Amino acid sequence: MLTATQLCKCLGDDIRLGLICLLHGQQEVCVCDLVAALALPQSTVSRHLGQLRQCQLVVARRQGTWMHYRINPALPDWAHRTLATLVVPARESLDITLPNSLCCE
Amino acid sequence: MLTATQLCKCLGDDIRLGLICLLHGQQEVCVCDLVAALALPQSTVSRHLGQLRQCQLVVARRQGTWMHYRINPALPDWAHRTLATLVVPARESLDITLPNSLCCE
DNA sequence: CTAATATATTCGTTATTCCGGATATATGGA
DNA sequence: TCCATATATCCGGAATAACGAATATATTAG
Repeated sequence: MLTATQLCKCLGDDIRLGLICLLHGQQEVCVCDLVAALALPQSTVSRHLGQLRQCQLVVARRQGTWMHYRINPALPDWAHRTLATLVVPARESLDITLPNSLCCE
Repeated sequence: MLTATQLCKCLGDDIRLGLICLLHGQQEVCVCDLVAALALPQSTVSRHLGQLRQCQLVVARRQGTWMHYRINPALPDWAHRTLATLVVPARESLDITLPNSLCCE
């Protein structure tokens, strides 16, 4: 079960928090769009997505060769509230926004 | 200025999150009570308090030889909300409560 | 089966964080 | 001034985390 410390540790990294910002408010985003939005090596993004998955912050759905990620809707309420609160200042300091055109829609 | 990543990094540690739990809802707590409550070496507690201070999550007031710590009341609103949200599950998983009798009152 | 594409994992290296005994500093009292 | 107490800082070693090129896996198309 997710603890508060685990949640914070997982969010205490610019890349992972950036990924959460990109996913929050969207239904689903595929990895290639996340890689493009962050302009980081694919292995780096995938590794961080793996950590977010391990903490259960996100869930993945495969569609063909693509993986679609979204915030885990089954998170406890306190975790949802924490994400919603943090995403606002995080978007600002990390300057993160998803491009309008996503590759897999 | 405090960023969301910094806040999370600072809270992503059992000892620091435990300290926040001990301080939250109290006006002030002195270091000796924090050391006693966590049953950890004084240097360890002091080091973590230093990090919380550096992030501006807490402020200290000296009274004689004692230092009294409290949550920084001047934190941005999103940070206050984050703390208030996290303290509830954190108290449970860390099993943290302040003893009724504090040394410096 | 082969090739191409999307994503995940491995692994050696580097960077960061944590620990706590020892020590330094600050304050108040005798 | 000297001692005792409370707290902070130092520092070397241990543990953890992050990086990203290379490689592995999975899926689809031909």
